[in-house]
Amino acid sequence: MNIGKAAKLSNLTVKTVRYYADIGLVKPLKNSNTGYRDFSDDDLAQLQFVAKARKFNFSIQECEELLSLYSDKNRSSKEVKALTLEKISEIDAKLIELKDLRHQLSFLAKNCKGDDRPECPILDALSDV
Amino acid sequence: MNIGKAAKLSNLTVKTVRYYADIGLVKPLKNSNTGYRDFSDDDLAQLQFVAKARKFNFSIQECEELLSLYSDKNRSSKEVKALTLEKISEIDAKLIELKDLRHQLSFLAKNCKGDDRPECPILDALSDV
DNA sequence: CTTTACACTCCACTTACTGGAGAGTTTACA
DNA sequence: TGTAAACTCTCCAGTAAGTGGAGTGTAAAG
Repeated sequence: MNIGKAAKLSNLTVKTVRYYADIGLVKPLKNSNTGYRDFSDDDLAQLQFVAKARKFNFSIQECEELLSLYSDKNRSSKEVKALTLEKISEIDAKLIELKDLRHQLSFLAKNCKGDDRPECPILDALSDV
Repeated sequence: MNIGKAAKLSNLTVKTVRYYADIGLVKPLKNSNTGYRDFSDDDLAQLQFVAKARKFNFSIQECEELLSLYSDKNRSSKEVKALTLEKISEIDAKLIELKDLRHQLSFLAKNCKGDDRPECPILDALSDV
């Protein structure tokens, strides 16, 4: 299939699919006459896999690792689980950080009158190092 | 003061401070003999301000806006509050997304034995589009 | 037969830095 | 006074993961 269809079926943009092909994440055949990429069902499956993994915050690098585990029939689920657990703890750290950030910002916003006068606890807090 | 001291006092790296100077976020004087940047106390205050605002997830662009509000004695706190509230709602959206992500990943991890056999619900889920 | 939709390559740009090469400057110590 | 370490400079390139656009070629529909 052409890139447009592959993109649609994997919920990616054409640009992104082309980019993935450029960096070798998927390897569609090329029509030597037209230069058009030809995506097989297997290529599509890989694109769909990557699209989902990216949504799960796996990096391209990790997607490559997952893809190779995925295509290796002898892969152990141990490695995949380890990668996933690592992702979870990264997310936990990010959550804590964001919650803290939100807390501080909302405290500042609450104490800011938001009128036309220059007193502003938000700026005061930012400049209070 | 030299860049090293300015960096230390603002908890930024020398590279980052130089970068901020390059993009005009701060404007230290330059010793025309040595080419060394000379940071005033005011420059330092700006760096500290930016360092903190960046921690609060304000982009460089927003830092510039904040800095100009900050240095403008006639600024209203209305604008600052609006920017802050916008940030909070961005953070909220991010929190929801991350929580959902974590939920899905931990469900997958829980159902993965993590042994040496190839069955792996994580990979199955990723390939199940 | 022409218009429209789709495809291609190549280059530049994005964010917010980071790393390194190669060179000059300042400071500390023997 | 010499020299070595520590600091500074500029410039170039790279990072992640694409996005945007120019200019051009191809395919399908009316």
